[in-house]
Amino acid sequence: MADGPTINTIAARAGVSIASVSRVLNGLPTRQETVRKVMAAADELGYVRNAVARSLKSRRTHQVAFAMADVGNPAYLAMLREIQPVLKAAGYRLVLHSTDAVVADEIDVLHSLGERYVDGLIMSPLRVTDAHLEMLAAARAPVVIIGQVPEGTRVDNVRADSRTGVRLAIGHLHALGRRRIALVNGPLDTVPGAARGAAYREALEDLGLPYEEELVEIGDFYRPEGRRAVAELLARRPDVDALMCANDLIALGALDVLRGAGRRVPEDVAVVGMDDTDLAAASWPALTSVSLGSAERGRAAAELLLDRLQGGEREPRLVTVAPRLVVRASTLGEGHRAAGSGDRTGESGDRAGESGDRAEGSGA
Amino acid sequence: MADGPTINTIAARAGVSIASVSRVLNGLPTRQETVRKVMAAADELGYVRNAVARSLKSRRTHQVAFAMADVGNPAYLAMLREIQPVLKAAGYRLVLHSTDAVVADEIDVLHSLGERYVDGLIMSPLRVTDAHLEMLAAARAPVVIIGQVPEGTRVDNVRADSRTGVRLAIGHLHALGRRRIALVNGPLDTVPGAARGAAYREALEDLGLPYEEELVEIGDFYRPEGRRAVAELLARRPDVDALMCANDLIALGALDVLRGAGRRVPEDVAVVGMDDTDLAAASWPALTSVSLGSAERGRAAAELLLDRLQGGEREPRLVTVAPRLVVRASTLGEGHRAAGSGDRTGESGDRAGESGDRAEGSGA
DNA sequence: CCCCACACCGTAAACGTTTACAGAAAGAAG
DNA sequence: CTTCTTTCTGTAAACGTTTACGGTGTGGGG
Repeated sequence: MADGPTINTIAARAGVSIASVSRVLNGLPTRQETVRKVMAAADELGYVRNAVARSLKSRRTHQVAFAMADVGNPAYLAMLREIQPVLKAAGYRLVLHSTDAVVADEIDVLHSLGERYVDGLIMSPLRVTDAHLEMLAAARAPVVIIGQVPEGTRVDNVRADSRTGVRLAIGHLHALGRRRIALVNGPLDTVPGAARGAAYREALEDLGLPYEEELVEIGDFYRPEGRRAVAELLARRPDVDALMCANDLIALGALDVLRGAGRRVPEDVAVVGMDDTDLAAASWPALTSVSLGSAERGRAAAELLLDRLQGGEREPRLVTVAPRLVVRASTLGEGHRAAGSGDRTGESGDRAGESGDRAEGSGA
Repeated sequence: MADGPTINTIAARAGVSIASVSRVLNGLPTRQETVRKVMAAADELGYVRNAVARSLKSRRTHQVAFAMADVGNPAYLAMLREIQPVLKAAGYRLVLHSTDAVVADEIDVLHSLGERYVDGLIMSPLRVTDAHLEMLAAARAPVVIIGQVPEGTRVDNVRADSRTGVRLAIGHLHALGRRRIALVNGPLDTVPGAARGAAYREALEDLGLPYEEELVEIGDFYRPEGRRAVAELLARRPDVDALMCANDLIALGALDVLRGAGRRVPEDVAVVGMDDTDLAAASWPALTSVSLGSAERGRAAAELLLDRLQGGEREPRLVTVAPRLVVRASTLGEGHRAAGSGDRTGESGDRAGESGDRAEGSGA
């Protein structure tokens, strides 16, 4: 791993100046003979441009950062899957940050923008504090935020609409004749938890159904808590006929418990998840789930950022991605569907295929 | 986004030289008074070190690249989940490359090491060509390969052992009394496909079972093909009592078809998947799956690379990760397990929890 | 034969750091 | 008061590029 050749090495060997070498390598007009000599020297030496030096001079790194709360979270991964190819196609590298949902870490990432090791940042913060807003205002590179941001924040922004999403789901359940629709939610002090709680209430109201405290259970966003929450719900209100779960993992927990209690899904109880992760298509019965468009949000964010990088001093833009209800067996039931086609309806079925395991374990 | 302050700006304001500024910022011994002045100036100006310039001088970027075939692939994601925190803890940033399983792209990544935008690389190639080996030998930065590599290749290497993995699974099925064990494999010209096919044959032999062509079906590594393959198998050999699937997605396809055909799992047919992805714990019945230790391989690779970066000119090392059979309902059946505990046995159950969706859809 | 235009090329500065080296200041020892 | 040490600081070079600017050589027109 000896020191590689530089532009100087080439210049010496080709008998020209470093300026000429640079010009040839960048395709600027040069005499044929010089081009030939430089190219030959570069080839022989196995020269590769030093990206760091180049960035220092050009003030461009061709790197973009994506800061997510948790690398393991399927919703963020869906974004990542879309962001990556968009950036790659535009010639940018992707630097990944996992903030572990720690606010200080997110602030850190924003701060580190000043180090100029990236040209821009896509960030999906857990919640937006004043510190976030301060840093955003002072940010030394373009930032795109995925998620809700206070009105008037001057930043490119991509949003989901979980309010409408919950409405879609509740409307679907109502249309199926369900009337005792419970909500299994995550913590109310998280942005999604709060939004979904409120949306549930509104949706019931719109449909003329009463809001009953007893039909709401709060846990966290993971499967074991989902089991606990649903178990308590069932004990308290054995008459529920539908469960609106605040995400897919909770919904999987719900399926576990219902199965154990001998309730048929969806005949006795219909179940709806949220986020439409790969897990929804994998479960049995396959989960009806509200897609909040993680993939679309990721793509939109990447495109906004690229626009900003390439060009304009335009006004900050807001993109809102519409939710979509992906209906599967956990609400519609088997009677309506051919067996073995558990994931044919929703788009996520296809995605599960695309994202599949070609070559996994390739190191075996 | 005006030009930020540099070390020069600070020097001017504090009335000292840039050398002093640099010393203060790096904690080198300096007079108290000077430290105070520099710090004050830096604070007032909101100075942040330029990482690019620093890298140019120090020849260290504190970045490491991870090249995977496909960002969407759960097995690679499991690696990523482990690699990320290890690198972060050591102060490295992670640059992600998705090669889309294209050999040329992988070569490209190796080539780009010469650009020196990263200090090292972890790569999990689909298959290893001569071009790979050439580039590896000439690589201008430390590389760790996850996956099989020809004997004698001088590179740090982390491997799974899918051969033993298949053996474990077949042994398990045999112990349960299954005697007509089919293999649903992926393409034989992939490394994992070939390895698993051979291992299947050997395992049968060891157990004194005959190898029957009819019991082997080849498709790809995705769910729809899994369905097709299993359907043909069942038509050809209605008497199979166990399916060894080359990965979890194929196994999910198998579950679809068996369910449609009215075969009970595991009473009539036991099913085993491979890779132990999150999907295995999510499905119903939960999938018994052979873990090839994606997570462990990721962690090991990160640690090997860090070792290499920090220190030594030691010999290349080889780490082999042992496979592990994670038994769930698809082979052991419900009688043996409390309902609703579909993922309690295997470790991946816990993982599914940890990796769950806190804050997903946080942008709602 | 002289001059000019033009194409090409080399010199040097710049990007923002780190650091070797030597100089300045200040105190201790004689 | 000189000299030697010690401690601190400033100057300048270096990392590997890109690029403004001016210089050289060629050919054509007068």
